[in-house]
Amino acid sequence: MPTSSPSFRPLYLQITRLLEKSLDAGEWRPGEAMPSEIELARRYGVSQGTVRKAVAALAADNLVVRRQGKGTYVATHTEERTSMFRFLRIRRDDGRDEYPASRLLDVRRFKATADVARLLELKPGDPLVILRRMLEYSGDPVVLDEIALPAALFKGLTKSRVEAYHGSMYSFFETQFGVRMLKAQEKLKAIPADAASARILNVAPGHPLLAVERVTLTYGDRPVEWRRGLCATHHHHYLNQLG
Amino acid sequence: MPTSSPSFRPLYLQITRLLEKSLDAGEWRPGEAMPSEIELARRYGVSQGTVRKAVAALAADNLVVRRQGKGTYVATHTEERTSMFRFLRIRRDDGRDEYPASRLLDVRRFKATADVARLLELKPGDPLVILRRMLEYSGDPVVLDEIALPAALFKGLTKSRVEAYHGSMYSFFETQFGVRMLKAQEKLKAIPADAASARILNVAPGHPLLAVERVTLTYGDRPVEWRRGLCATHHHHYLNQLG
DNA sequence: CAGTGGTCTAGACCACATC
DNA sequence: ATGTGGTCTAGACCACTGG
Repeated sequence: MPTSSPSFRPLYLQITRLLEKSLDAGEWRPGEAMPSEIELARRYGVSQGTVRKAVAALAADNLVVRRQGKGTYVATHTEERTSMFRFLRIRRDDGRDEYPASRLLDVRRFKATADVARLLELKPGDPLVILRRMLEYSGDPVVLDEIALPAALFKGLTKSRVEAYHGSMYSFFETQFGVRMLKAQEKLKAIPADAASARILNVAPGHPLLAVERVTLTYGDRPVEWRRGLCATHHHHYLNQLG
Repeated sequence: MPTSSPSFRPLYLQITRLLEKSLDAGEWRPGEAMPSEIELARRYGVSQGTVRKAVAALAADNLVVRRQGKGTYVATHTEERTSMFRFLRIRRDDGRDEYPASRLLDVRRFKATADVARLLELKPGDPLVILRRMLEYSGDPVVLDEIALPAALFKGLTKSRVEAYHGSMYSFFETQFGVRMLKAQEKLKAIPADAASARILNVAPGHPLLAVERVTLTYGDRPVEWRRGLCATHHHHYLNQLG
């Protein structure tokens, strides 16, 4: 029975929140099946229909994937063939789907500047791990990424460990450090290439680049990654769907 | 009762499709209320719960807005205070919400080139109406838009008629021509400013601009607008939410 | 007050996957 | 055959809006 006001919150959303807490706590790991609807209904003492609405809300947020006949699975970055491009918006102009190769340039440690600290909800000076990497399409350099992570969440992240891993960056974070990237906010600008970036991206200094700044969130909207990509948009573009 | 296979389609989705057809045909106009769930249930001979799922699907696609206690309303671009920024992604860097002023430069007629014709599913040479306009934030020119429309759908569109209208462009299209913009696909690049655009946007020639190319769709995913915006991103950016 | 959409339940049945 | 999620129904009740 739902809590009768004030500030009414339906029962199914209360259960959504409980399930989200369990996901955050790691009660079921990414890729694993959650308990069936009937079992969850017993656990929370509600009808199967109410559990269904609760789980549907999780599925709508991509926290969970439902498979008819099989069960409900915790979403993962590891095997997502369908939504492989959910966090990768750069496409070829000719429309062909190409998944870029990632080449790691370096991994270093820094102290957070004031602005990055604010975006990651850290204190200025808190330790960061900074990765720099290239994304190459058909062997050509297209994106230069700088990725800042709170060192506290990514203990033991080294260059060789990244290079030993085969799969996407977010799959790496998820399996190796238990940090799940759920959503992100991006801000785009057009800026002139500085000398160093120009050299790496093989363009003239001052040439227009697409700058993509991203803050990535995990459960509870906690920010866990700051990223800036510089993209040479000669033969590629940033694709966005407005619903 | 749902059609029993093959290629199974649930009853509520069949009804969603019927409602969508009615919306397309203009059975209820934007801003108007649709019939109540109970009435729709009678009309289609299904339960209220099934109608509810059908309408929920429309609401998820932003075709319709549900208001508890009042009814279900056909979505409109005219009064959307909440989702005013659904099709306008340019924001101020300082985070303040500002709705830009629109200044119309000219309205002209052209014949469609091969590429625009393909994007708008027209034949090359079909007549187009082309609007050019500026978006100004706090009096400063920020975006230079070029908007191409199939002349067949926008008969009688003139400069003075646009200028006489108060409201957004899509509100204008909706109320004056019955063309409803529902979703869009955008491609972004960073390009150097050409001489003419540079002058209008008050930047140096060659300065990086954010180029935003948009194809906008109406019911049935029919393309009805092609648009290219050039954005000076000194104090503004393109904001995107990755779900 | 009556009418709307929103929640919750219980039960029947369907589609799909696996054994 | 069994278990999963997905659909559909019918009915009761709740929250909100407006006259």
